[in-house]
Amino acid sequence: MAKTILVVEDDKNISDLLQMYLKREGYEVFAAYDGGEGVSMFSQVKPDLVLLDLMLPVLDGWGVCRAIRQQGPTPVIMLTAKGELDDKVAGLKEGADDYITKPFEMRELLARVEAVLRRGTTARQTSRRLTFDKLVIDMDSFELIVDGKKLEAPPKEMELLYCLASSPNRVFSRNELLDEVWGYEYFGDSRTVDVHIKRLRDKLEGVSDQWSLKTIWTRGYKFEVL
Amino acid sequence: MAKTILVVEDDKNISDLLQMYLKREGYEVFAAYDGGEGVSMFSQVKPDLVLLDLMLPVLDGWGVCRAIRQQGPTPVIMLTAKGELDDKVAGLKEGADDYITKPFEMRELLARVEAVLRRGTTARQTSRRLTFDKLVIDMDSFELIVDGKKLEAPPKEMELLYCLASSPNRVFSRNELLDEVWGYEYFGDSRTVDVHIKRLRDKLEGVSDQWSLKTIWTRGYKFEVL
DNA sequence: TATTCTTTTTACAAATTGTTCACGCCTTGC
DNA sequence: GCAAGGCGTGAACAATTTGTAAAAAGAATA
Repeated sequence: MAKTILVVEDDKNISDLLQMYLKREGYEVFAAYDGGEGVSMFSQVKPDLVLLDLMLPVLDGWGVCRAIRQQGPTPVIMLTAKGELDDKVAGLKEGADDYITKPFEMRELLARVEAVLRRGTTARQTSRRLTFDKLVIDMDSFELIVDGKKLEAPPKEMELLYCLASSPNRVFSRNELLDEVWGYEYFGDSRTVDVHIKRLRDKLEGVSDQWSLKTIWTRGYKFEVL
Repeated sequence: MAKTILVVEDDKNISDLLQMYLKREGYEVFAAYDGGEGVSMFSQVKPDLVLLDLMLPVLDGWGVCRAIRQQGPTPVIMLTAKGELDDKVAGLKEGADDYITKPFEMRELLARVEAVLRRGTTARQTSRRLTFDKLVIDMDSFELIVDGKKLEAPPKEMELLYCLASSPNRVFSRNELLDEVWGYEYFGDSRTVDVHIKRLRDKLEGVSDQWSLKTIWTRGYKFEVL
C-alpha cells in the first residue's frame, strides 16, 4: 500500500516540484496551500507524513504542527527558510520529527522522508490504518473517513471492512469472515455476514469508482480495487 | 535507532509486563532475572538505560548498580517495593538516576524512562502539560484550566483525562485505561472507568466543539479532536 | 476521632448493536 | 424457460453495553 504524504506549502513552484518528486518515488501526494487548508486536509486524508512549510498564510507552520500533533502521532518534517534557522529548536519542540532548510536538495529531502517513515512504522505502534481513494479505515481511532467526512460505524462493520480491505481483491468465504471477524467459536447463521455487508454498502455507496464491495456468487465477498 | 533497555527483575510477571509496554513504545528490551545475570548481560548489551529491581537473587540491586556504575555513565532507574522506601536515599547515592516504588503505574514509569533517556543522565522534568482549545491539562501543577477558569479535579479524573488526551483520537479499552491509570495490579470492576468519564464529561460539557470524550461501543473511550 | 472528599460498587434505565427471519429477486444448471 | 438454491433487503427482537444516580467504602484531612 502506497504511503500518503501531505505537502503544506504556499509557494506553488516548490509545492509542484515536491509533488512531482514524491510521486515519482511512489508516494501518494496531497497538497494544501495555506495553514488552514493544511489542517482541514490533514483530518480528511490522514496522511502517513506531513511536509510543512514554516511561513504560511492564514495559519503558520507552528500552528499547523500543533494542530496535527493534537490529532495523533503523525510524523512532521518542517521546511524552513535560511533566515528562520533560529526557529529550528522551537519547531522541533512543537513536535516536528525533523526539519530541512530551504533551499534543499531533493535527494536529501527524499532520504529524510524515507527515514522518518521507516521510523514511523518500526518504533511507533503498528498503525492499523488503511487508505484508499476517498476512504480511510482507521482502527486506532475507530473511525471511517468517507470522502472527507467522518463516519461512525459499529464494531462488526468496522472489523469486517478492515478485514476485507486488508487483502484487496481477495475473496473471503462467509465462513472465513466469520472466523476472522467473529472468532472461531462463533456458530451463528452465516447470513449474518450479508446483513453487515449490506450496511457497509449503504455507507459506502457511490463514493468512489476505484473500489467496491463485490459479491462472488457462491464464494463470498471481496473488496475490489481497480 | 531504537534505544535499548535492560530490565533486571526476578518476578517474571512484572518483567514480562515491563517488556511488553516498553516494546510497545519502540524500545529494544533485554531481560535478566537475577543480579549476576544483570551484570553480565549489561556488559554484553550495553543498554541505554537499566531498570533495576532492588530485591534480587544472587546479587541485590545495590550491587548491580555499583557494578554498572563502574562500567560507565549508563542511567539506572530503581524499582523499589513499598517497604523499602527508606532505601531510596541509599539507592540514589549508589548512583541510581531515579527510583519508582512498586506497585507503579505504567504511565508514570514510561514517563520517567523517557525523561531519563532524554536527559542522558539526570532524572526529572518532562513537562506534563497538554493544551487544547479552551482546555489545559497540567499535571505538574495538577490543575485543569477550562475556558480560562481553574477547575479542581480529583487525581483519578486528572490522570484519566491526561492519559486519554496524551494520544488524541486513539481508542483506549477500559482495561488499558485501568492498566495505565490505576496500575497493573488493580483488579476492580472496569465500569469504574465509566463513572470517572461521566464526571469528566460533566466538568467539560459544552466547553469546546473542537474536542470531546467519545464512547466507542464495545471498545472503550477516546479523546476526540476534530 | 470526626469530617470531608474521593473512589468504587451497585442498581436500574436507556441506548446501540447483532442476529434472525421473511420475502422476493437473481444466478445457475438442466 | 424452469426449478433450486443463493443473495439482497427491510424490519423486529433480544442481548449486550453504556449512562446515570445514589449508596457504600475507603482516604485524606483537620
